[in-house]
Amino acid sequence: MTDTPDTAAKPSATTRRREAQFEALMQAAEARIVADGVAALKARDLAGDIGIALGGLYNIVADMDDLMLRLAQRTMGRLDAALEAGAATADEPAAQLQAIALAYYDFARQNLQLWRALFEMRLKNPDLPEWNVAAQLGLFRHMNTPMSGLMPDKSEMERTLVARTLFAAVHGIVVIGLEERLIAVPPQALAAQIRWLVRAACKDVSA
Amino acid sequence: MTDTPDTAAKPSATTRRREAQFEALMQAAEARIVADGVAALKARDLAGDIGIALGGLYNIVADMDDLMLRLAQRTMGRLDAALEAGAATADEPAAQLQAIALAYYDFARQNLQLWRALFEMRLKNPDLPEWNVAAQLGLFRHMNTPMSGLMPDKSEMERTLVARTLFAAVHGIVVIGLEERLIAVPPQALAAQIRWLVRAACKDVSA
DNA sequence: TGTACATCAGTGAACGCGCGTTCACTGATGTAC
DNA sequence: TGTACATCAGTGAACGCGCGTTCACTGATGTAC
Repeated sequence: MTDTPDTAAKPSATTRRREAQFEALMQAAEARIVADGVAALKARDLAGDIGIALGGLYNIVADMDDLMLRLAQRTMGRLDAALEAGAATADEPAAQLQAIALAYYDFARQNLQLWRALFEMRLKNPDLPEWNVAAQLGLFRHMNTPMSGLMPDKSEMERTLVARTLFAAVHGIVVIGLEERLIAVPPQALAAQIRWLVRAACKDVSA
Repeated sequence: MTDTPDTAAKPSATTRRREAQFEALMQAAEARIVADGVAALKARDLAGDIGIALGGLYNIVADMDDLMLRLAQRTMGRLDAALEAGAATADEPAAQLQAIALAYYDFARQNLQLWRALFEMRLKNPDLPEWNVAAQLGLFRHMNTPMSGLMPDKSEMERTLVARTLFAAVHGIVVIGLEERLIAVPPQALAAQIRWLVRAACKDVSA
């Protein structure tokens, strides 16, 4: 708990080893998810993947919940970066919102299983740690600037509500669009639909 | 396989008994889902609920997959009726689409766990029987008339695509809106958002 | 530099629980004569 | 109406599998003197 000031700068060999193991574990888990989906994540497989005994997993991570939450954190970090990059490609509010929506779609498509894992992971303990909730809510920040540009006269709360609705709508289109079991819509057509819906919503809200 | 023509009209006592058992099973299962969610559906509990031995379940239903698919079928039947009733409350295309969207939202809210079960059930055998797929696709039929009114010059395919997008968007808003773990939006505000989005989309598409 | 000791990462067999499905058996129901 | 027999719904113990987590033990690493 109390920090040891003189050793703070130089991470011990053990600490570095831990970090390397953690990183290896995360990468193995991501590979498993990409290959077979989050439901196929098994403690034994992961231990085997990184070359340690089953029990050793619990020195790296508290339990499977912890593991999945940390994976989610990484994925959200990448998603956040993707949205940020998307937002940077436009200045006009409506165009910016479209760019963010498309960035979301692209991210989901290119990281299909990792993205799905965000919603499909079933935790033993249902209540999320604050750092996870914070990361979720943090993703909305990219919409702040365009929303302010779009609805300058409205209250913060109203803007948040509309932003949420817009995100939820786009999310729905992406979810249904990437669902395998229904008829496939070509990605380009889906992107056009997303662009259309966001444009229509923006047009209406600023009118 | 071959039908016995003379007994077709009068269902035997055994058959009626079977149907009664099936009905009891369905109701017990629905009660369980309403109370604890679809993940809490257990063969033992259900057998106990309807007062039969565990093994007897498999005389009523092929397996748990079968049970869940039949439950889904019932729920979709009710949803279909709700959408139909919703569509009947308006004539103008845009208003009708709004009514359908709101009917969907109301249904989801009032049958929260059963509605969730449609999406959350995990089947052993991932490919759905045709009757289930047909029921899913059948739900879209309510949008046909208003979509034709809204986009009379467009192709059938284009109308289908837009209908899908619209449904997916509304579905997304409902999913996120009814999610417990994020900030709650009052139902009335959510309904207003749905109405707004559908209206905005309709306005744009017919312009 | 060397020795004794403490620490703790790492091991993997075993625990414990959950749960869908099967199957040999029973007893009630219905049919044939 | 009565008897022998076949059928099959219903039973519940047992099977089989999966899988997260624990824990007594080991051996390597690092520290104190």
